[in-house]
Amino acid sequence: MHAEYPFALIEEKWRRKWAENRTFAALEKSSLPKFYVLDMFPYPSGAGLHVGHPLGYIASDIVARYKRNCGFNVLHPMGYDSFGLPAEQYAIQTGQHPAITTARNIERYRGQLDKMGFSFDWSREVRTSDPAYYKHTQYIFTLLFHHWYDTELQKARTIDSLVEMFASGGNENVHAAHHCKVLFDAATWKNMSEHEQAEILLCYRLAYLSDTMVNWCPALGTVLSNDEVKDGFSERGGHPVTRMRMKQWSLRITAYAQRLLDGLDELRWSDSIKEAQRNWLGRSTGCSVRFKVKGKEEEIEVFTTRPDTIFGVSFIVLAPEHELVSTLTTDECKEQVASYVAYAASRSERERQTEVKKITGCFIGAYALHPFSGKEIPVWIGEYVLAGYGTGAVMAVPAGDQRDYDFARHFQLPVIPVMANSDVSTMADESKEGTMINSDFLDGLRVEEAIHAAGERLSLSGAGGPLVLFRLRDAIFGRQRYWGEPIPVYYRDGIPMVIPKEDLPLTLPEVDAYLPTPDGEPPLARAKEFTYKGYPLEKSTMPGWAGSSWYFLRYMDPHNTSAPASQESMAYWQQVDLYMGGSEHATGHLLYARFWTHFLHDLGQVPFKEPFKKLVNQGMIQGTSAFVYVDKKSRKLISKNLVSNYDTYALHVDVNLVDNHLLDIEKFKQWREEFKDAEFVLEEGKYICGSEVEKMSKSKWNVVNPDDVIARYGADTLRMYEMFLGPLELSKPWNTNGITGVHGFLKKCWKLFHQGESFAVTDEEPKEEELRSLHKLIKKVREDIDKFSFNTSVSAFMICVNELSELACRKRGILEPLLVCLSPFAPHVCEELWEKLGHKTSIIQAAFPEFNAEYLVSSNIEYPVSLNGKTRFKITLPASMDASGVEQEVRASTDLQKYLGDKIIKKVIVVSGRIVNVVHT
RNA sequence: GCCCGGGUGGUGGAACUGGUAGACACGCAGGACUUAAAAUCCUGUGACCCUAAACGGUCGUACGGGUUCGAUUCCCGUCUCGGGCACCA
Repeated sequence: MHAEYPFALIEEKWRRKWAENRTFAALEKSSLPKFYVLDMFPYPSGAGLHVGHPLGYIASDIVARYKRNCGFNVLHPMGYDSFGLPAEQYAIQTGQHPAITTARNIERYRGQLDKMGFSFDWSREVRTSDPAYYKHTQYIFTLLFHHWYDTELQKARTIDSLVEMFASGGNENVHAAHHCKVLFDAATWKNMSEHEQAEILLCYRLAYLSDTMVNWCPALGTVLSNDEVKDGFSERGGHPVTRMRMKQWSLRITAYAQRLLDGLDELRWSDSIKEAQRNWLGRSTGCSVRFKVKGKEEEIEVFTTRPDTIFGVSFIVLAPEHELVSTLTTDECKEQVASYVAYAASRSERERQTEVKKITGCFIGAYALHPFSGKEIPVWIGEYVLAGYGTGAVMAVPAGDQRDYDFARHFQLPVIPVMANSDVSTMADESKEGTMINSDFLDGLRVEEAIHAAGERLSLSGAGGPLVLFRLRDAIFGRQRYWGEPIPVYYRDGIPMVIPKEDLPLTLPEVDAYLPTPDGEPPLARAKEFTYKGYPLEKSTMPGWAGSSWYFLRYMDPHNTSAPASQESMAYWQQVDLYMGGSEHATGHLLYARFWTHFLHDLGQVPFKEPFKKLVNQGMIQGTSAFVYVDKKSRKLISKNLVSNYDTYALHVDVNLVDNHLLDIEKFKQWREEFKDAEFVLEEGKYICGSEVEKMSKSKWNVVNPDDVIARYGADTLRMYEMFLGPLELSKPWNTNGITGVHGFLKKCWKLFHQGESFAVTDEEPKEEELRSLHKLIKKVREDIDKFSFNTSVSAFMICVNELSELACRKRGILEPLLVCLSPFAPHVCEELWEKLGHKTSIIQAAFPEFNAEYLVSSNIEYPVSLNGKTRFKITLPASMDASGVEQEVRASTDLQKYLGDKIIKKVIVVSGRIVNVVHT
């Protein structure tokens, strides 16, 4: 009769204790050093959590618990990103208010999270859809509206300061991030109507309303920002997206492009995420060049990264949407230009992307004049030039750019070589090596020099000059949806005004349906009385990323009613020390959150610029789908290894009916009515299923619910197993096969202390090798936590417990630090002892001075050994082990002996069976 | 096309700054306990050769080269998988 490891009882008991004692509440005021561990908060979907979701939460929880034990005041909160599309679409279908659906889903999530024993401080929970929360989201929007970006001071400033500058000197000498097309002086400014002034100011505000090309998704009935569109389809739902011109709210994130780029250097994020952000920001240095147009007032401005090739320009291409197209087109070309522009406009984003090789274009009849030679250059339009980047116009140098080259060859335009020794008979030479030819004052210069010289000359002549450009676009901020934060704007005589702080939040109105109105207005237009002081309110809501752009601040002071968070709380908690989440947010959430933080920092509202000091991306857990094979003729189910004898098709089967490829036939028959009387062809009396790794999803029947795993093995087993599965940052398939190994280990631990009915610990002094084994473990786990390499930690635990005798494990002296290290995974395995010691005390600190963790493991002497002046052995030689393994290892290292020549090996030092040092004459 | 990151037993995966490759776990095989099963415990387990067995040997970290006394690790080239960007001038 063995007592079994009663994980359900243990876990239930400790969950209750933690809740009652508020064990994991972060201290409001503390002299302890702080540590802020944050998980990306989830969107509470109706499907609940599957076994892949908690992977990151488990890892961050290990760090949180470890840091707490090391004497830090740890902030480890959780909340919900609760505005979003699925709840709204459910509302459209059922008429149920999204708030109700959301609340229900959150409850389900909470139940699942609680079972897993996370050490979250739930008193700080946030929900982005809570008016008490989105009041501040709206407030931050109004701040953006009230500020502009000074490119000289590299800082956001109030609109009032801008108005003053306009009133005293117009806008000519104002250095600002803006899209204002007109120049005016002080007098003109003062003579403008209020309406005109408001229009101008909108071009400077960091939150602005403008007529822009947007990504329109007809199926969702809303616009989307660039990061919400993947390959011409909406990221959520996968609906086609088209480009169209629309009046929309945008945020001027481009003003912060350089700072967002520079800020990356100080962040401890993975290279791939940093690289993705750099890519997205897309900085490129070059020159702007203004071409005069023959017989016209207008000038065409282009951007180029290769001003050195300016004498190779043989034509100019404008984007079909370019605003000068209509004014520059000559009468003879009008017809064909009009039809080409119409053609270009009809092309969907998708078509343009898939047919990038297709060369189209049209001559508009105008000629530009070369800024240096005065030569006439034909002006074309072509869809390969994008309206949204740079000035929407390029100077085409076929010899130096493949796209220009293809265009030139297609329309039989000249190719002018500008580099010595480069062959441009079949393709462009894009290399930057060589010297310039056919280039007047640039002749003979190397590319680097020529770029510099051309830039200088352009500046001198007033025809352009060096310029830095970013690929990043401003972020479209309005969504034509119901379930989001209302944009706190009202219109007075058509002038947009923001609602003052004291009147926020602007709460979501009740509507009769969650669909757009029949005349295409957003759902909020259905609200009966949606006005502010009698003025009409903005009908769009904010995008999903609004609420998540500042939630990490809210956790610091979640109940503050007057500000997002108090200055004191932010001064104490500072940046997030560890941020855990998926890499899919690389160019969305992670960029927007950085942008908002930089902005709030400019206003003095946040004491730091970068919100997330260290970022770790956990991998995805995929599903392992199971299949049964149905014989097409007999409808019998054929076991996997026999299918070659039959003509079968594969059918997804619920993975919960399968254990180690073995189908539970009885459960399978009950699974669906159609299989009630199914017949099987078995191998050795068993039905073996096939398997395949796929995304975890309901339709593939491969979803594993953590609740089921916990019911069967306990939360500790689930947590430890998820960590054991492989490196945290890698994607890997969920596979229940190995879980018994981890479960067995925990069972074994439990049994070490529970002999029958009694609980056993001894106070004997531990032996030296027991301590050594233990300290090896402590060192390993500490290093692993630094590296987020939890899978090897689990192995280390298993080894340690195997190395220790049963008695040794039960010695108190050994147990304490072991428990501390074990605590991240299974703090309650040895519950009585744990209870006795008190889980709130910092045992790791108490334990380490006494045992001196480093003492046995690394109080070694280091011998740097240099052989032949080249190869260097850096050796750690434990004083206590110097003589071990001398004889047998000399033979094993014959290569080394050969190398040493006539030198005589005096000793070979072996540590854990490995040659670490050679002592020779 | 460009930029990151990977390819190690039947499987998931270990291996510190170049120093016994395959830790740990799963699976599999054999054994113990049991009327039996489950649970638990023990032993073996990269491939191949030699052997009655042991000892021993050869080959092995995607592929081909290189540096080194010594390479999973460093360098060059190729193949391949995953991720990001993509007519960005």
